[in-house]
Amino acid sequence: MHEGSRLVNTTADPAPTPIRKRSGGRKRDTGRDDAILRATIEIMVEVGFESMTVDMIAARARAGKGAVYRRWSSKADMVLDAVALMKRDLVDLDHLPDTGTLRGDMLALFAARATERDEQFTRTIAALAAVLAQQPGIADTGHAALIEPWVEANRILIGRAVARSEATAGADVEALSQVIPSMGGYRSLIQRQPFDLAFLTGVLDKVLLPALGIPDHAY
Amino acid sequence: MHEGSRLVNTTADPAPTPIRKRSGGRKRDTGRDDAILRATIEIMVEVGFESMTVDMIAARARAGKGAVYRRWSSKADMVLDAVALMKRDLVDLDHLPDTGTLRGDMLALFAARATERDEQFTRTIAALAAVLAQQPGIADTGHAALIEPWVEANRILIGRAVARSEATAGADVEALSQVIPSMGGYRSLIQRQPFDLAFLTGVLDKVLLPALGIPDHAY
Amino acid sequence: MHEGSRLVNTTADPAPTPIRKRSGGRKRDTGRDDAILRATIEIMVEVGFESMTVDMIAARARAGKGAVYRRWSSKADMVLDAVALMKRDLVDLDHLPDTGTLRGDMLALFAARATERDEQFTRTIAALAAVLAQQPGIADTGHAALIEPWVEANRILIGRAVARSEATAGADVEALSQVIPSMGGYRSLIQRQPFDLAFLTGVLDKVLLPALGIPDHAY
Amino acid sequence: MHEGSRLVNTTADPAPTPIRKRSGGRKRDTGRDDAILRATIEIMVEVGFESMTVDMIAARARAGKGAVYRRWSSKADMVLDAVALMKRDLVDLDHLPDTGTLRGDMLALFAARATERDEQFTRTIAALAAVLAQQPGIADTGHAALIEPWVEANRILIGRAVARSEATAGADVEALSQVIPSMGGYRSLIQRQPFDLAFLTGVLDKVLLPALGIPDHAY
DNA sequence: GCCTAACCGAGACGGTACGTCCGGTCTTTTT
DNA sequence: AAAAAGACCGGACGTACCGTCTCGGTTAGGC
Repeated sequence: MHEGSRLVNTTADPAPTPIRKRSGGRKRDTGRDDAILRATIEIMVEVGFESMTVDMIAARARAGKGAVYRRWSSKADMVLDAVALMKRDLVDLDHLPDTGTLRGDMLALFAARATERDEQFTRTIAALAAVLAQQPGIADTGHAALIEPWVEANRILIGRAVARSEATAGADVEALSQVIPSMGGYRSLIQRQPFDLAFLTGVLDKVLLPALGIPDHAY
Repeated sequence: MHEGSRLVNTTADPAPTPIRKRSGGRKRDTGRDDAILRATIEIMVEVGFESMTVDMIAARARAGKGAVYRRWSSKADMVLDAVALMKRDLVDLDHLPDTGTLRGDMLALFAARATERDEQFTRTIAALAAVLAQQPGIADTGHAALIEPWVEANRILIGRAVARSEATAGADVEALSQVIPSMGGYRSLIQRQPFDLAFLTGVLDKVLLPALGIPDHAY
Repeated sequence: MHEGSRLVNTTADPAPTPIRKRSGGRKRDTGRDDAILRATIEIMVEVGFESMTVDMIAARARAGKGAVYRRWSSKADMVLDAVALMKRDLVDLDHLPDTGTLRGDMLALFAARATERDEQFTRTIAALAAVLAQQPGIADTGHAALIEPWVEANRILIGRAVARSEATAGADVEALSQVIPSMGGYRSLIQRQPFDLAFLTGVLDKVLLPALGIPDHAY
Repeated sequence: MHEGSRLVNTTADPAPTPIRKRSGGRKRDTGRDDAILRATIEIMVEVGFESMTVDMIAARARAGKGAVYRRWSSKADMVLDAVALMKRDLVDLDHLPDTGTLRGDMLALFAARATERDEQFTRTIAALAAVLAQQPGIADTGHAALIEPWVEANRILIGRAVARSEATAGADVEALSQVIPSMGGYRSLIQRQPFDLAFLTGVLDKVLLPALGIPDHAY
């Protein structure tokens, strides 16, 4: 991995000392990081991962390829950070909804995600899948960047439901937290249909809540 | 799509009179189709979709590039048919297990899939994901080829369980049939962990069977 | 060399026994030979040797590639015979002009060559040069086919001039016979200017006749 | 024609301000031009124009195909410049021989051309002929590059002979300057025999000098 | 009149070169 | 020293074409 993948390296280099070789010289323009990543997202959404070229990104960001590769060591690397940049407003773990029922919480979590971004989200997931398919070694990174926060939110919400005895005591919180992301990925990537409210309701009422032993007369 | 993608075009050209250019000329050697697709699978499993080159495929199949591109218009196109060729022995819808319980059926279905093919299966799914990511237009094709038969098998087995009153009457057979493939995809592609018996058992006992209202003392 | 190159193989296989394997079988359609060679000339004149493909020839001649390659073993081979077919009406050694003076003979020889064919002739020479450049081994053949008859005509005409004491006794008939073809090739191929009457007159009056010791007051 | 064919474009763009895109960017490495052309010559001499591939050239020059095609748009284009590079030491117009007689000058000019390069020269002419045959539009370029300097040398030497009254006053210097190159081309390309001293002497004594009215007792 | 081998047009085949494109690196000039 | 610009190597892509082979069908002899 390259030094630049800061956004997703949540575990690495807490020491901020980047081994400055000398001291003099022009400072790296941090504004370029953002410009490049945003160009990456835009183009990836427009043409997809495979058709996107590094030259396109550099041109869109009005950057040279040198500036790009000084920050990320490969196209895949850039996409990972771009994806991480995107997800930051998808789920806010510090302000999860708390409506009193798991069903209410889940619907509120969904509503918080801006609807107009769905198309973008789907294409981003597809790009991420492409990266994962060709760079298995960075799977953890991609996973951490995009999907894990969502799973973590589910983990918390389901955990609460178990804690307040809304759900069965012996529920496998870990496995069940993955149900909605998994089925959402299947719907988006394989079936190519929208991850909308109707779909979410179906999964909730027919799969997740029953599996948690929450009877349907409860809602 | 190219004319050659016959394996997955289950819906297309039932009309047997396809313009009839002349009639003359050497016939397409259908043996080459197979040789090329098998070479594609072999190499894709060995080196992955991205590192696989069309020249490798042609060389392995002892074919010229002309013969390859006469059949499929791109690498992605070839992989789709290769995947379709592969799946044919993954699930045999005409000989589904029938053990008397849904849990038994599901485990038997899993066992029927040769264990040594798991790695191949995972890599193939990853290749398929890469293709889908770059060719959204052909998603249906890929879906039909690889995942749908598996979902269909689940649909049948779960339907039987409902029919014999093993499962809740109001179960959403459609949604529930997708649970195992979806979570399997999540585990293989995102988590990069094996889809093994332990995982399957977990999903069955903690998600699918509870969601169907089948109590755990039943097994 | 292939069996089919009959037109130019003036020296080869006097034995007519072509090793008939059996005896039966359909006779080769000699009309196809001609159609193919004429198509070859047409296309070569239209697009040049390099841009001409064997498929073009076959299509133009309404022939299959099999029929083509049954007769000639390569594109170069075909061009040689096509060229030979062409030259047959360029110079008729049995009916050379005889005007009484070498100058008159030469001009008459030129006039006998249809003017409208000059462009074709030039392109043919260019094609022949291309063949020679890539197939040095067949140089003799090409030489014999196209240029040698012309040189031979000059040899006869100059020989007569020497015999009737119009020209110097010690003249090198061989070398001088090559002067006009050589300089014509230079003009056509290198200078890309027409081999026309003005040019011929210049070469005759300024090079060939002076070299033969024929004074200019003689014409 | 491509921008890169500088060696032979003696007439083009004397204006040194060719639009000036920006100024930035890495400079063309002129060393690569030379390396590629030299590789072209080497390989062309070794295997001939037709058998030479662009990949061979790139590999020999340790260049990428991008660098090659950035400079020349086709194989034919490259050969033209390679030929132009070659000819520069064939004839040195600034140091022509001056022996007092045309015959002596011509023999000295021949001797100045290193004998060991003859084979190379012949193959180069053949390659050039192949290029000309397929790219008539660039004939002038090829002509200027390789043949014209030789004709020019003859023009000067014959001009001197006329000036000092060695040759007939009314001699057509232009036409006669082409005699030796023309007949040399005929001998090399059509007859496939060596352009050696014996041949040159023959042409000189039997064609050129007689045509100039220089009697044979003069040498 | 029938058999059969060789022909025919059409076009697929293996192989190979072409010219284009792009990833990741390096160089030049400017800031 | 970092910036934009863009040339560099390497190598895959998809196209085109050569010379061979196969297909179904036709056309002569020889019987």
